[in-house]
Amino acid sequence: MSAAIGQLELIVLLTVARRGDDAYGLAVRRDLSERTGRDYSIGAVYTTLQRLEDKGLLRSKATDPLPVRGGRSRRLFKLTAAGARAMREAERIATSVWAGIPSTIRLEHA
Amino acid sequence: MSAAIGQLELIVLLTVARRGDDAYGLAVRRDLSERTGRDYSIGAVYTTLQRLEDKGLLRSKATDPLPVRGGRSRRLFKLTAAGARAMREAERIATSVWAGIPSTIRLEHA
DNA sequence: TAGATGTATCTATTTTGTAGAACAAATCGC
DNA sequence: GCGATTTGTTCTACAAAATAGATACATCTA
Repeated sequence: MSAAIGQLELIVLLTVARRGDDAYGLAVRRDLSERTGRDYSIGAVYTTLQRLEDKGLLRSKATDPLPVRGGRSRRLFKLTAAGARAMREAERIATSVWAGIPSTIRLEHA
Repeated sequence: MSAAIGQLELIVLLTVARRGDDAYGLAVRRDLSERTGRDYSIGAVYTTLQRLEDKGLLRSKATDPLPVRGGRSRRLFKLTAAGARAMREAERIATSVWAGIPSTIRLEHA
């Protein structure tokens, strides 16, 4: 069984997957904020991306600079086969742990 | 916005919620293994339960010792109102981050 | 009373999460 | 041309969560 990944690692992985061919640090960070409703620091995102690459779940390559203001080279990330497997595994676990939990949670007394 | 909880913290919280009135350390640990397909050490589970109580998401009380072999007192955990809110919040985020991710993940080339 | 069993606590370490300053490369406007 | 501005990444440090496993405890059984 492959090593489990962390919570932020998973969210970042999903975000990279969703962005497809346009997954680079700052864009991932923006998506993250939208989806989760909270802000992540620059550092949080980049270190996580780096860790995912170290684990072999992502790989990256640099793009050519763009002819626009601030258009420096981007580091584009992409899922590896292992990354896709990690996603499926995470999905399986998420489905399992949430199963049988009613959407509206009640307390008998509080 | 309340502080986010960790991955294992969430799974433990859900497990306690599901067990209702019979949520104590070792039982939670067994459920965890079944749901996730992996083993958690004793320490992993208890420290997580303790953290959740410290955060006010769970509360606990000791039972009387049971008249069975190994029947020492159990520590029963229960969701607090804050714990229930944390669950809902986690559910909202999980739904959001998984949205649009196809169940079958494909790689264009690998 | 020694061993088995089911339970909880304690201690230490590794892995993840988090922040933000520093650095880099491009355009814009004067 | 060159400083200001913009978009992007790297580096460094620290806090929080995850994890393991030894130890302690209470009860039955033989």
